[in-house]
Amino acid sequence: MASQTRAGTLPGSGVAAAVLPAAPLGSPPAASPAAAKGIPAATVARLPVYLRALAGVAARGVDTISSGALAEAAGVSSAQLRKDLSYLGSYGTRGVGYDVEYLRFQIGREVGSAHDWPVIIVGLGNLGTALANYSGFSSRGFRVVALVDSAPELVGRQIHGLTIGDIADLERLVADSGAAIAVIATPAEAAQAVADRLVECGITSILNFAPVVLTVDGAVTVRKVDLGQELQILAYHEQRKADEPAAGRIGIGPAGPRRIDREPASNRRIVS
Amino acid sequence: MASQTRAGTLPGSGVAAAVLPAAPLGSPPAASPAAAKGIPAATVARLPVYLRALAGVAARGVDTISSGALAEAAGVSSAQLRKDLSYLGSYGTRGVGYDVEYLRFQIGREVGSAHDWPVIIVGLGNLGTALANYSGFSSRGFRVVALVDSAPELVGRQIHGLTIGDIADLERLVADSGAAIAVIATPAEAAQAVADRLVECGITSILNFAPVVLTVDGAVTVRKVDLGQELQILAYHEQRKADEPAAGRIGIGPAGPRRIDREPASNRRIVS
DNA sequence: CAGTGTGAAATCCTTCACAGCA
DNA sequence: TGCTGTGAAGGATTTCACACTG
Repeated sequence: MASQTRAGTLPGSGVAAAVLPAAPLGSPPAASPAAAKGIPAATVARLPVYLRALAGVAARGVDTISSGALAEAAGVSSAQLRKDLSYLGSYGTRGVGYDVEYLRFQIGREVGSAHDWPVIIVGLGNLGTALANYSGFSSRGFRVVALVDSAPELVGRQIHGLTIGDIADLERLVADSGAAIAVIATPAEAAQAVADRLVECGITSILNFAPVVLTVDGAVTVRKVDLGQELQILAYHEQRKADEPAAGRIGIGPAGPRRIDREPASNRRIVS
Repeated sequence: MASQTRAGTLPGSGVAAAVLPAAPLGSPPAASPAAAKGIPAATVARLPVYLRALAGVAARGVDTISSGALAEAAGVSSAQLRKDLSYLGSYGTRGVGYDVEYLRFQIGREVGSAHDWPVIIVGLGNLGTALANYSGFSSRGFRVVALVDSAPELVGRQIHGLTIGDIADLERLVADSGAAIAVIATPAEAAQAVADRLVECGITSILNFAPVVLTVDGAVTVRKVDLGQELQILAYHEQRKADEPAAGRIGIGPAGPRRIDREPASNRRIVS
């Protein structure tokens, strides 16, 4: 058995995702906004970053921006930004830059911000509750439409205007809400069972916060966010810093302020 | 087959990391666990996954495991698992497999699980509070030792046995707690200022939940987790599924319920 | 000119395939 | 015999560098 999507891991990340078939063989005709063809997974992962950066500059009244400036705001190199955008189409103007609003619209369309995505959250412990209250979702086109938990003391409670439903009614709630995306914030033990039921009733995308590797049908996209894992990765780097006190950059070479203006998804190797 | 891969983010992903500058020329052999030399970032990101998988099988009483079995539990291919472990050293036994406890110890040492890492959390809104209560940290060698917020109504409150301190005392709290790792869960506007102060008083690793790109000194490691971003990446894939009939893979018939709502397939383009 | 768009080179990562050992 | 460890092949991503255009 191995036709499942599982989780690769992103360089430098505790986040994993199942992605679309590369392209070999007969890639199915993709229909989509602009160039739906083969946008690299790495690029897709950065589009939301660009959107956020654009929202930021737009808020400051900027209406045209160069790849260099936008790249800095997004924390990537300008070459990477241009390459990424080139997969979507040619939305810039040579010698000038990009029209902020137009680019926002184009990237937003590609990512699906145009839609209003209904989301269901399963598991309302501390994390699930925080997510239910999180305002960052609505501003990006997501709407939490249903909350589900199995604990009797939670069922019936109200969070952010929504009543927590009983896990027993999961199927009905999913159907009624029309959600296609689900967030799993249950304990590890319950996650797989919940995922199975969600997939059964039509959910095709899952954001999993439970510390387990979910096994699902290949057509379902799963992304995982593991908080403990993120800290462990930091700890790895932290440990590495324990030694190597030298190599002080202060005073040596270019006195320039060594800032990090790019944070590539993946990274260079960690050097001794 | 679901091509499983990684997703940038790394940042994919919605996660990104800034790491140390490249090789400082004549760097002396770093004194570190095993092979501290050049472990690929992608491998480092998976080590926590292996640790978790090992904890799982250990709990079930397994004391020896093959790369194939462990790989399945971790959601990666056996080749990748072996390659990853080969960066740490040769801890397996040919023809047999890996001793679970021994491997746990070795990976744990590499990741730094041996240490007891003090962590400070800044920003105790819904998310910060959830993190403060999160039990997954302690089980992995992390200990939340200080909580800080700027809201008067929060300062002084107790969470999980800790009293929330005033942001004004940040420097003192960091020094007293001895934390080297910080978690930022403040609103986007406050994040950069908080990061600057944290770096100023010696924090060298930051896990950032605020939806902004932090600019820090190159010696500081930053990882970002952006919940809205994760959902947007899912939305991208979701949008792609709108068309395309399910090219089901698993032999079993397409018992899968077809969802129909949203997106009346716009254009259709045949691609290479 | 300034700044985009993009082949091509350089890197990084994953998968293969198999030699070699317990 | 079974499974690890690893060079080498194959992909994917990032970086370069520059032709091209408003």
